[in-house]
Amino acid sequence: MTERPATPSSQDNPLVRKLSAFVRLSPNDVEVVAGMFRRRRNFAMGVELIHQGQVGQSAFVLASGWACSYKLLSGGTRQIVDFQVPGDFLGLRSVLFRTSDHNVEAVTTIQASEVTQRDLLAAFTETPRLATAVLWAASRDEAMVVEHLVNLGRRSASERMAHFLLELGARLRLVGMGNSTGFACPLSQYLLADALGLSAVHVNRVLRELREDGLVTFRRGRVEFRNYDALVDFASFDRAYLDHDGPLLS
Amino acid sequence: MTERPATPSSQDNPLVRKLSAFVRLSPNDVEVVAGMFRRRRNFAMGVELIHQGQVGQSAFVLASGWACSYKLLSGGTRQIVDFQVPGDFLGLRSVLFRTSDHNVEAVTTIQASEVTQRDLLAAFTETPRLATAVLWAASRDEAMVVEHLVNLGRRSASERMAHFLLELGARLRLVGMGNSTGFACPLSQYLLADALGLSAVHVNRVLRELREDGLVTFRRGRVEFRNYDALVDFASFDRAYLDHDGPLLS
DNA sequence: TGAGCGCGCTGACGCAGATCAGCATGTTGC
DNA sequence: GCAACATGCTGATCTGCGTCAGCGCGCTCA
Repeated sequence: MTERPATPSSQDNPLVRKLSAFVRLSPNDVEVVAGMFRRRRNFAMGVELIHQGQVGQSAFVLASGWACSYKLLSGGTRQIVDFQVPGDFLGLRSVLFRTSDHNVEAVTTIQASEVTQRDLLAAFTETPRLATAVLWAASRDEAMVVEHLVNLGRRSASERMAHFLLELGARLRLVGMGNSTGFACPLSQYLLADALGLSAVHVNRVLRELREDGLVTFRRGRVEFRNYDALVDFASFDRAYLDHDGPLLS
Repeated sequence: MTERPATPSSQDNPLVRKLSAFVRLSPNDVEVVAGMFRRRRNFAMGVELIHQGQVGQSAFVLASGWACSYKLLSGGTRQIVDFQVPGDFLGLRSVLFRTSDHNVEAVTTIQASEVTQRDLLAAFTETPRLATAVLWAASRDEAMVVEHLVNLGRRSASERMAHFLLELGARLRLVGMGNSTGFACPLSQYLLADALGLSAVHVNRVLRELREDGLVTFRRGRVEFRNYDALVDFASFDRAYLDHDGPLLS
């Protein structure tokens, strides 16, 4: 079990690591990325970093803790689009669009580095490879949103939950925060409900079902995979999902 | 009613127009984009342009006709992620990832220009602003997928349908293929069902309901908005959605 | 001219998951 | 030491949408 936090060193930094998976970054590129990542700020649990409808928002790069992005609907309900873990961008679209189309909220206390629109666009013109790398990262995020869409559209509540927990596990493993036996998970059943398009009551029932079937348990902030293979099978989870072996652009 | 098709001229070309909404393209940039757009190919209705799981796929830029991107699930069902109309990319992610994570199929007979991975990455290094522009276009696509996610997660079947038809209308208006009274729509009720996470039977019932309530009709390949304002209200559709007034990066 | 088929359309019935209502625990603050 | 509250958990009931089964229309092709 290697659950180590992100470090500010430029060699081993979750964002650099993620981008390097796609483009081979020059030392200069790495320096620019690391620069964006250096100036950390702390945010308390529950703080809103990005506001739907607001103009001229910055983006952030998450250094530690969990966040979630969501959209509010008239009627007070919300749909959580995705959770973000260290190394992920927060609110990238709110920089590229004039006004933000979603909210981002800190789920735990978090550390994040602000990236202003100026910084980002300047970095793109100075180090063009970076734009390609960020395009890749954004496409990876989109691939996850698409997978969530399939989840909501075509899977039953328990398959949905199973798939979601497997996906989170896979993402956390990539940043060294979990392994195939499980991971620490600060999400409440209410958050799960908002993400999976279910009621909190039903989330509870589904978790019980998965537990009683010996597939996964989720208790006291920890997800434990009891029978990983059976769970993968049950959720029809693609093991290759999020795997990208080696840089495409070198 | 101005429903004109895309023309191959570089000044008035749906892709150039779309990208220009975000970055001010130099004449050289326009030339590169137009070059990607020149070599057209025809595809028959139902042809699969991109295959899930296949490696080294090209992308395409759609010049005329409609396409759809979808994911297949074990069990034979599918979830349509989005429909594409002229000016949209087909399978951009399948170029950025080594292996494609989705399918793209021609809904009507279509014209599309192939863009290979080499072409695209070369264009990015030669004309860096293009990478930023494409990042923006990809983010716009992601914003639509997010909206579809909200649709599936939190809206009832009839709100979902209403929102979907309004979104299609807005997109088509941007490329000059419809207006606020309606648009030509080649989608079958089966396609709608696969996109909206409903059964075809229920799609039919929902369309009847919307028709009887005097909101929209969808008959013989044509969507007619009967009461646009009421429909927008019913679907809680954001009128600013997909509006981006003027380039952000000049 | 009629078989075959894709697509739109409808009624009867069943079920997954929402809603409502309530209890149990642990944590925070006075 | 006990409110006040957030969160987990559970049973009873209701309902939106799926499933099944079937009809009608307009094609295309022999």
